[in-house]
Amino acid sequence: MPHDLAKAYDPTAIEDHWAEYWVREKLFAQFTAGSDESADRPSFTILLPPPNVTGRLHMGHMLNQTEMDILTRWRRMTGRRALWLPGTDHAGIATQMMVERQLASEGTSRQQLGREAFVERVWEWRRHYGGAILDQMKRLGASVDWSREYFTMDERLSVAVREAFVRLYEQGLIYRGAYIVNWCPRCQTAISDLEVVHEEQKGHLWEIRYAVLDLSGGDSGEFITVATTRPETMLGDSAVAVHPEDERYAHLHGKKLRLPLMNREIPLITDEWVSREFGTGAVKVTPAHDPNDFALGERHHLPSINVMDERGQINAEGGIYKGLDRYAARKKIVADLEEQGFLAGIKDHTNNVGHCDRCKTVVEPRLSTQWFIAVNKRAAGRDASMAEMAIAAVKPDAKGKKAIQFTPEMYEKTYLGWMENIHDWCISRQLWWGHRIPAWHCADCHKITVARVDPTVCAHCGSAKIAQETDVLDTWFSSGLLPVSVFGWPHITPEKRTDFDAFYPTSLLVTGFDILFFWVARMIMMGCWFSAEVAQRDGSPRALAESVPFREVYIHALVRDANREKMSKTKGNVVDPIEIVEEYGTDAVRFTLASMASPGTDIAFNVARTEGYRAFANKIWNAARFIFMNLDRAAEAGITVDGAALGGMPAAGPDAPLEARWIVAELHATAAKVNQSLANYRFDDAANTIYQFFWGSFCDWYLEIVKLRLDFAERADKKRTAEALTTLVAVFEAALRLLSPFMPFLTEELWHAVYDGKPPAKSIALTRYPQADEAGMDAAATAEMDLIQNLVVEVRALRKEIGVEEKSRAPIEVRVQPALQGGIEENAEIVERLARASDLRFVEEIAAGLSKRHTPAFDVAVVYERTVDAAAERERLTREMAKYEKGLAAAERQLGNEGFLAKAPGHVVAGLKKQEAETRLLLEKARAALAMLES
RNA sequence: GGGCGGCUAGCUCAGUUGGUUAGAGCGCCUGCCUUACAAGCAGGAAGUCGGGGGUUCGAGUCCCUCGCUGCCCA
Repeated sequence: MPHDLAKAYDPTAIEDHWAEYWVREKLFAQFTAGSDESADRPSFTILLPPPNVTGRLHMGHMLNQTEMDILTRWRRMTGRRALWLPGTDHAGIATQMMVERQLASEGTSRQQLGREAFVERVWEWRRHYGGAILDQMKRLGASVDWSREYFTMDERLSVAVREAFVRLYEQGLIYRGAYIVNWCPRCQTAISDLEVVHEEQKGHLWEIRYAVLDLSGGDSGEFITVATTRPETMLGDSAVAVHPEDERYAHLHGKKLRLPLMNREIPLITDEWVSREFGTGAVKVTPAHDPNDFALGERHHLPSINVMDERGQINAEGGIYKGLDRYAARKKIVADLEEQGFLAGIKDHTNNVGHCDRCKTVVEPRLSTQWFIAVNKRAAGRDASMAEMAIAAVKPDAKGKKAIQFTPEMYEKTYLGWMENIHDWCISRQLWWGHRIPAWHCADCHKITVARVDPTVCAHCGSAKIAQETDVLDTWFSSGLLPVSVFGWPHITPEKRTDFDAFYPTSLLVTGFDILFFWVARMIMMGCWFSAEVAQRDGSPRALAESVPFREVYIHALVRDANREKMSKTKGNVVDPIEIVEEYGTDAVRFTLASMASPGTDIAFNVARTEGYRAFANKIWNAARFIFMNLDRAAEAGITVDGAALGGMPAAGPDAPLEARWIVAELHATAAKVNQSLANYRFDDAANTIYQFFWGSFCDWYLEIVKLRLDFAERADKKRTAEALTTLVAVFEAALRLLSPFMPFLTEELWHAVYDGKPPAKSIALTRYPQADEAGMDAAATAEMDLIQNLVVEVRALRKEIGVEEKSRAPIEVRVQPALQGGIEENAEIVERLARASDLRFVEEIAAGLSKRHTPAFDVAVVYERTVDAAAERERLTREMAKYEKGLAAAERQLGNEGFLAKAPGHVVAGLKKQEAETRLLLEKARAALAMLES
């Protein structure tokens, strides 16, 4: 028998092996070609939010993946056709930066290499390093379908990106124009609002005096003072604005001003947008360098004067400041203003400064020509815009049903708030790495040709002098399409639609709240938009409920360090999951994350917890050793366990011993609770319930009791022994399945060992998840066992209190309600073994002089030459009495309340009465015991 | 400035639609190498549920208010 487990649990000895096995055996692949009966089973589809190809696995990923894996394994075991799709995101800016840094260390640059060579270089980088996270996932045992791994720049996904772009362009939803965008002068590209991180910074508010001109254009001698945090942008001012009702400036309406340093004449305009309270109530207007000013400029038809180039240096429009970096220019301009008497003051000011999420450079709002998606526009033939669809998908419909359900629900509000205020989406990036925009500019007619196939001539004038747009698409454009593109969109034809029909909409998206607006929002917009154009299998149009990219969104919290601090490289408190995994095992880390993952609460990751769950794994390991040891002994005695008894939900007949009926009932109750908890994303409840069952019930009680039944002696009743052994193994096997989604490695190892090398499936992951049934519940066994447990616990406490040595046995006297005596009598040997009682006597009255314990059901005493600590005993009794008195007073107060008796439900009143009576009795007994002690 | 969370045992967190005297893990204290497990076993101590007010027969749970704290958006 190969039941030779090592003495202690060692995760390193088993995990690599199974991780490799799962991948090699393709256990989690879902093939659709020439599909079998399984195609009709309901599916559970989940898309991995694609990690950044430059990334390494961090705790956030591990939490995210642990949750997805638990759910996927669980759904798979409940019979769903489970598909978890892995992949990576090409991450335009991050990846380009990575390779640029590499080039810099080699003394070259992307400009020197040229676009084509650079892109080839990035591909090379990706081939070398791009699989890091997915390799780590393999090691962690994620039950994904590796045969379907995607990369957002793959050929087939690039086809989808191009089709989506062309279609949106044809629908009039993509346009090109000059607007203010967030510009990173280091990355030299536009970035999205979401890629800008705001940080409070101490800065200044400079007050600058602009000369007011008289009607003839000469100085009137009067000045108007404006306040600004970015004085260098004054070079591009095209007006000064005040509030129309601001009396301080009423007399200046219609006047012209002279811009200092530049000596340009600019108008004073009035606009209600101006805040009278901020600064001096007069603001400079720089349409090319501020989004609010840009809007103001549009309203008042002001020129937009761009004074900076893409590197953040002053350009030719900036006169003598040309060539200066923005901060050097700021310094010089302030100095010049002061020297020329235009500086009215400098005040300290704290403002929120936007930084590039990638490189931390201060972002410059900059006017530039970009491509946008009109997310609020309704295309011809559509009754809703992209944003409107994305809102409708989340809001309850007329019947109160939501096409997409958020958990925790509060994120629905956050999402809707954002989506309802969404601006057009800037999709162009001035990068080389990414999907190049399929638009060609004509040098002759200056029109744009957008096409599915690379054109050779201009579609408008036929000129051959066309050149492709140099910008690439925002990475989110392609990842937003993933839910449709991974299943074959746009090529959904009657012959090629199996995947799409089987797996779209996906069931769930699991992600962190920090990317609610990145993935969740964009996938919803694009998923809804494009899938709506794909008819259902039966040819009927696709309603919104079937257009959404996923039916549910589960948002998890942040993993923080043990002190609740956010993990960050600069703080140096980053916990590397792989290091922890190597020390404690994947299963223990997974269990830690799961047991702390209660929705909406951040996880303070503490290795002390992980240590505890490694102990849990060790506990199960040793329980297995115990079981295998007995199986071996049984085999020697000619007793075997029928394999047919395993694999389902264990049952125990009415004649089975108490502990068997009880543990089976506990297993059923546990299964019910765990299934329920998982359905509600209560990973913490599910994990804690299993922990409690395995350790608290199975090991602490059942295993100890079952030792009584495992008698392999010649004279023993072999049938009884075989039955006990069968229940033991069956319950253990089922419990392993229950635990499997949480601790896949440990359970896989032990499950194979249970079947002794002849398992009924290739993996425990392919077996059925335990489900509770009515027959399994046994209230009588539960109540009886509860009584036995209470009795044992009271005796143990008493023994300790009166100083009985651990090893020695002592008789006990029990006074019990007649109705309960039979239950204890039948199970006397359990009590004797667990409470180390040499003899269990039922008495009318406990002998005088013995220390007693009282419960509502029984009184118990240990017969022993007590070495009692009278003072300690007095203290304990006094404390106990105080507790009873307090409880009694509360109960009496309530029961004396007319309102309570009249209005509270009957069972509450009855319960309280019963409790009151019990407490009164216990109080009297404690009082008597104290009196005895004093005498 | 607008919005959303959190505050329960030393620590980290549970606590379902209000219902009997509030739970878990870790940590702590005491005693045990009891032949699966010292990564273990047994026993034990520990909370005026952030403050105040209100609704109710009854509030950790609902409402108001204040305080502290975290996050998102501008």
